[in-house]
Amino acid sequence: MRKNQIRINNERRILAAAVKIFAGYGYQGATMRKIAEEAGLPKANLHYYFQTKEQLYRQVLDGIFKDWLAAANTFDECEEPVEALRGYIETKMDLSRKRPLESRIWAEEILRGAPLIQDQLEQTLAAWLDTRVKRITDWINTGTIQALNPRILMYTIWAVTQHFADFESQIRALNHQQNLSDEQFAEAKTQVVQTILKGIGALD
Amino acid sequence: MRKNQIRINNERRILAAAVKIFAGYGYQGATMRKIAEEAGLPKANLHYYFQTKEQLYRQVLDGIFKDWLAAANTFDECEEPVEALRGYIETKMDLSRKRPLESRIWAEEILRGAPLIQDQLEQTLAAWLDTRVKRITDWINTGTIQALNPRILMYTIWAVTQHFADFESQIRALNHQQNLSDEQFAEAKTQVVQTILKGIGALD
DNA sequence: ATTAATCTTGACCGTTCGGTCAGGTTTATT
DNA sequence: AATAAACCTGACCGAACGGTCAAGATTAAT
Repeated sequence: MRKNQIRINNERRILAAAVKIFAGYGYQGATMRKIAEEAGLPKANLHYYFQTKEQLYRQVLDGIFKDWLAAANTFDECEEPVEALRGYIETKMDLSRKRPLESRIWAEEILRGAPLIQDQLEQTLAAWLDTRVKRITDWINTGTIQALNPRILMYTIWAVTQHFADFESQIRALNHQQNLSDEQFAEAKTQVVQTILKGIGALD
Repeated sequence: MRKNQIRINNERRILAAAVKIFAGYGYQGATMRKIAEEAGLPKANLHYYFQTKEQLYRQVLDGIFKDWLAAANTFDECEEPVEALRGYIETKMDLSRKRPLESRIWAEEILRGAPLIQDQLEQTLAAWLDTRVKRITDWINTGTIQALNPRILMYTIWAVTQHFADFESQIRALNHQQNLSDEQFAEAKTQVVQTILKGIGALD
């Protein structure tokens, strides 16, 4: 039972507008009026496709979570820790570069105590993390990397990679009011990979 | 010309309540009514001491910025990179542990594009960062640490240390719905210090 | 061609927001 | 004791919020 093309198009337009507005103003600061203007539709039309603001926001979060998990599979593509972690860190950095809005919506939701996604964190994300923790533990047991707490390693990777999206405005203010150029970002990516891999004894 | 004790007490009460509410709900989500309830004062009384919500918020941000810069001076207390960086990272970690609310208010302000503190970022923080960049550059030139981009190193330190405050609810969801215990946090602190210092070639 | 289903929209509603203010109370000054 | 300054607060205001709805327009199905 495929949806009508009109519905598909309008839902996409509204969701795209919602991402921009939620990222720019936060959940409370975003208004249905602003989203409607961004989408070029009357406000009442938004409520035809998404009954409430919260439902619209939930769908935005769902989309972000799916993208996030899809990208996270990079972690499993390599056997060796150096290449697995390098690939994962680089993928997360690329995601911060190309989709900073989504990262900021996620960050704000966590900042507010994750009122709407606690279940997903405790179920899906926790399970995802557990299997990766096991992989890292194997690497430690075989002496490929030094002993450390795998969870803290993952928090470190998330923190640094997402920082370039979430704190973009701070970085810009400290970079002569200019966003990082492609060259600067590439340098950051390389240095972040090097620092973490070397920091856990996977290089040298 | 010292302020009356009544004013001192009430301003302190209101600011403390404002920190809690702004951290918990964000600038837009926080209401003067909630802050007034938290402070145990009538709403109209808040407007007697702070004319507008924005002025109250600005004073909260000012307080955070001052604490932040004060703690940052740890960086200058040691000549050697290992001890200077270790002290700074540990101080920032302790700040995240003891004052997570302030960290979250700061994070949300940056997330929203730093509309109210852009000047402070571009002036005060940029100047603070420049002098530390020079110190790190000296360390590189004397071969004490390996060649790297000092700014990216500072971003890395900020990202990781503040993550434990800003993403506390995510970490809790991944830690069996329990906040990190003192022991767990101490372990995180040690590992973060080790990873970064080793990652930049200042250890081993 | 007719009917049914879907889509569109301006106008409207109750609620809550930040902020104001007049008038009373308390504290400080002389 | 009297005056001034500072402090307190219930009641109120216009604006903006999320959401509703009836009635019309468009598209799909037969």
